[in-house]
Amino acid sequence: MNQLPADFDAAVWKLLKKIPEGKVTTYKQLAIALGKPNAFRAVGNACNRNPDAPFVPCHRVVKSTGELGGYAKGLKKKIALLKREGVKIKNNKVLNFMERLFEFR
DNA sequence: AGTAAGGCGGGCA
DNA sequence: GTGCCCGCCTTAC
Repeated sequence: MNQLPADFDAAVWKLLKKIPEGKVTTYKQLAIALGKPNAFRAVGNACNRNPDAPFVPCHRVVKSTGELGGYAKGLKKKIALLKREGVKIKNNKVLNFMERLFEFR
C-alpha cells in the first residue's frame, strides 16, 4: 500500500530524528532508507517542508559529497548548529565527513 | 572544474 | 482533474 504523501515527509523526519548528535547523513542515504535510492530530491523537499529546524535535525543532513547543501532557515544557521554539536565546518564542507557520516542500516 | 540530464514528490496554473 | 516546474540532490560527461 502506498503511504500518503504526507507520510513520506514524516518518514524522512523520523529518520532524521534517529541521527545521533554530532553526526551527519546524506540525502541519498535517507532516500535509500526510505526505499527509494533515487528519491534524494524528494527527501530534500521533505526536509525543506519540515515544520521547524530544532524539531527535525535536517541541519545534520548534507550532500553526498560532504557539502552542507542548503538550509531553509539559512545555510549559515545550519553551519552554526553543526559546529555547535561538534561537527566542524569549513568552507561549507563537513570536516572528516566520512567519519561523521551516520548510516541508518 | 563546470555543465547537463535524471527520477521523486509537492505545489501551483 | 491534469500538467508543468521546482527543489536542501546525484551522477556522469
